[in-house]
Amino acid sequence: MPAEMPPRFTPGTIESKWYTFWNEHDLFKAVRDIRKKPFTIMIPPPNVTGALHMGHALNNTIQDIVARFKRMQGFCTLWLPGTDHAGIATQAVVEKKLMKDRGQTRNELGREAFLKEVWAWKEEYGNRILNQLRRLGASCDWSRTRFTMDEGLTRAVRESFVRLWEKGLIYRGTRLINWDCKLETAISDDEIETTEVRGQLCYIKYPLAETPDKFVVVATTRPETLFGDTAVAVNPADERYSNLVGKSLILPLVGRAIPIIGDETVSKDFGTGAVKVTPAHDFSDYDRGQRFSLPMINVLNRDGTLNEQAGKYQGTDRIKARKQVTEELDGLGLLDRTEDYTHSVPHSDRSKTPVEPYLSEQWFVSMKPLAQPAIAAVKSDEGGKRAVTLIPERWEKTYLAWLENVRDWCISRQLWWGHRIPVWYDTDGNAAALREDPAPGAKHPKTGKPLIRQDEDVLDTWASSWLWPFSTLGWPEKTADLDYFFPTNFLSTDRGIIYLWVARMVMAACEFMGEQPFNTVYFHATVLDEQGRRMSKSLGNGIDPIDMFEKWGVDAVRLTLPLLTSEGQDIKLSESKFEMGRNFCNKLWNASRFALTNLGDFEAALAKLSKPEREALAAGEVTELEDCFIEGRLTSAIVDVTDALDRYKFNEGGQAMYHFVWDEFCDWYLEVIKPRLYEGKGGEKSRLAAQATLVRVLDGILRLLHPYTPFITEEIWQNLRPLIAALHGDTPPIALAIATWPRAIKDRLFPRETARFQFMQQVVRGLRNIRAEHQLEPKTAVKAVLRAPDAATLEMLGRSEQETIRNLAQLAGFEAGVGARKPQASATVVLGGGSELYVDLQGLIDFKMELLRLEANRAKVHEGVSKLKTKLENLSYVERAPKEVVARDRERLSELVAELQRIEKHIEEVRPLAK
RNA sequence: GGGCGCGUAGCUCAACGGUUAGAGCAUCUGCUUUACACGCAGAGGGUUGGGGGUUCGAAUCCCUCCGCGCCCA
Repeated sequence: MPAEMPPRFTPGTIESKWYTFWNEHDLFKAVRDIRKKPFTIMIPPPNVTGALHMGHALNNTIQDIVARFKRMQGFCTLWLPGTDHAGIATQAVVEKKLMKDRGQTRNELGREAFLKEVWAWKEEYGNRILNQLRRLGASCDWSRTRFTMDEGLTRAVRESFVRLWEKGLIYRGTRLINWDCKLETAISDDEIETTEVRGQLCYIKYPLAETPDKFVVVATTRPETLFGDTAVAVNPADERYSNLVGKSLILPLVGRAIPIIGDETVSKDFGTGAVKVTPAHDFSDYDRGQRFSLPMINVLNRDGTLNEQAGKYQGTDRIKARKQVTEELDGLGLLDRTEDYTHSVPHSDRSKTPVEPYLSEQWFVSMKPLAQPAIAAVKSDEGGKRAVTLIPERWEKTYLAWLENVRDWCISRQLWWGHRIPVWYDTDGNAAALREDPAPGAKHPKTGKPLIRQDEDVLDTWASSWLWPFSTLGWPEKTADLDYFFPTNFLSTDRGIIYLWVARMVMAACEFMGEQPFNTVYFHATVLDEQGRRMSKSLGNGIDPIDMFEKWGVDAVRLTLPLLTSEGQDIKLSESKFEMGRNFCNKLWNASRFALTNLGDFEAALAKLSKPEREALAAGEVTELEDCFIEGRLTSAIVDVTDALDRYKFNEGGQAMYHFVWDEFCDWYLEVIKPRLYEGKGGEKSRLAAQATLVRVLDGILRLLHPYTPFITEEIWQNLRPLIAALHGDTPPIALAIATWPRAIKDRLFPRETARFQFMQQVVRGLRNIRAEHQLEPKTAVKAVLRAPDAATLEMLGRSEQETIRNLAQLAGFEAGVGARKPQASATVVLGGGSELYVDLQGLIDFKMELLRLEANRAKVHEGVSKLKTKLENLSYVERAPKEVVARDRERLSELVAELQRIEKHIEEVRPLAK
């Protein structure tokens, strides 16, 4: 085995090897089992056009950690993967390709043929991100992969639409919506990116109707929308204008009279304090228009050119018209001035063009009735229980605030790629929503008139993804999967889609399933660049996870990311951070290499044992101190990691393992047992006990780490597997991925042995400190003496431990005794509990250094003493603080005082030597 | 304008009312010790953004100021 293990861990080949193995054995397939509890995670479906970025890498690592943890704990674990059809994005990609390859537009191709092209594209390229997730090690049940345009999910969308229609929650209306002028469709909030743009603030003079030589000056960044102005608003409390409220202005270039209205929401500080009101082209003006019953005048065509309302500008693109209008106003003397002005402009993510608030006829869902149950679901009942728990909790506020002020949802999109709205119109234009496509000649169910055409539009992609937690399980059919796996348990997602997706899923589940879609929602950290900026394509500051996989190994990336996250805080990531994970993997690799190298004869040795002897070893019967210690620490690690993962504290679990493996298992246990393995110290039995402990503890480590670093742990575990089998006399599972999660057994904490071991560590560290501070070369032979205050303390160190101390501190001799004699010229360490350590350094060192060392020590202890004294002299502290706390401090103080006295004594003894 | 979060070692972050505030990286000093230099051993480094308050006790709770970020309008 060791021959196959190079001294450096090389992740490349083992990753695909084990991923293939797990899948070939269907280990991630969730097979319903009524004897098991289900645990379900629905992947947040990435866009089918998408590629894995760091946010995905973190999010899916988290989900995989949970999935693997729960699977090992014996839950029937389903992690269901899939993608969404990303209406706009996908259509845009395919349109672009069509233009490039064949110079055709989708209109030239026609709807049906175009959709064929999109499907072909999806078949060819749509699996990229799912394959990248496989690379990450995602333990998804790929046999259940879903796509929002699948037949089943399409049926779900249709059913949900018709149900809402039947309840009267779907309506068509003319409203202000976000419009992409290039793609000519309504778009959702998440498809909008606000970017800072350098523009101009135009100050335009609007003449007063009564006295046209007087003006009100309004400031605007969009002068071209002036044709749609139906008022000018001022703050009624603004003395500059209050006397003008109610009067009329003449709209420049148009000549129409518009009123001056007083509205408290107008900011006195912006521009001149007077603002033009264009209800059909601005969201706040729209609201203002509603409140003041102003007419709405749409001045734009679908493609972003001005319409007939703009007179001679009809047909001119709005951006061009902006300049021309400004110039014309200037010519007329109606342009007061312009200022350079940087402001945020919403841009379409897809077309990169400015988004226009646009008045158009769209389909909407009434959200208020759906919001109520979704609000109730996250609020706790009297018992403090809640149907849906958000982690971190503070997002509840955001979630609730949105739902409490929810606006109706524009669900129609003027696209081809997506779920076509299942509404048909009769000859009079009456609409009907239908579960099934009408047969030729079918009649409108209410009017009885023939249905002649289907609505042209498709639904917003979110109208399918809000059903994801149950449509993926077969809804609206009453499937066994749905019955068993729903409601789901855990959702990990980006907080950026808390409204768009999370809240809507809760609404949908409450409406259609009658219960919440998931119990826990975990909002993962946002991955930022080194400078704390969002990673984005346009900035080019992204770190490609695939590159990182190649450079550091998947396990290193998977371990590092959760280690960097603390709950709810964002991560500033740089490439070099992965070094931590890489180094840890290498450490684990080498510890295992060491173990396996020294276990070559283990099976043969076991074979010679009687059954009870072997069983005792397998059960973890330990006698030597270090074996007890490491078993006890393992037990603690089991408790800590399990607890951390139960609470979704991924960094705590990772941290606990990092510390246990590196600082306890490698730095101490492995070092301490070397003589037992190499030199046969303690004899054959002791060697075998060390080997058995090694197997047991390494096995435990691999299990506990598996959710974080599945590949390296599987690789090592497979090497260890025959030894585990031999030790336990049974057949372990075929893979670590389905091995059982370790259980902590209380009486295997070994607190007394652990304390003894820690005492020994204290001694070794003290001796090493002396060596290092006096820069003694390793080959310099020194002798050390431990003076114990009493027999009980002395007994903490057995003969074997004394030998270990000799070894680890590289001593030529070590003796310990109650009241042992201090050598004449020695360096000293005063330990807690009354013990003292002496290293005979006659002629070896400069005792001035030792004096300084002791004095530094004294200063430290002295500081502790005075702090504690002050504290304990404070009467109210002694009276009011809990007794245990005070008692602990008292004890600590007397301890420190004793220590201080002893250090002082040693200082006096060293002083004559320090010349 | 409203809401939320952050400010702790040179850097990135822990610690969430109770020992002398901890890690990783970086720094310094040793070390070819037969698992690992992606390593081993040791060390230095902090007025916890400023000010005020509550408390026996504050990095932690409250107020305020300064700086930074995100979300909503």
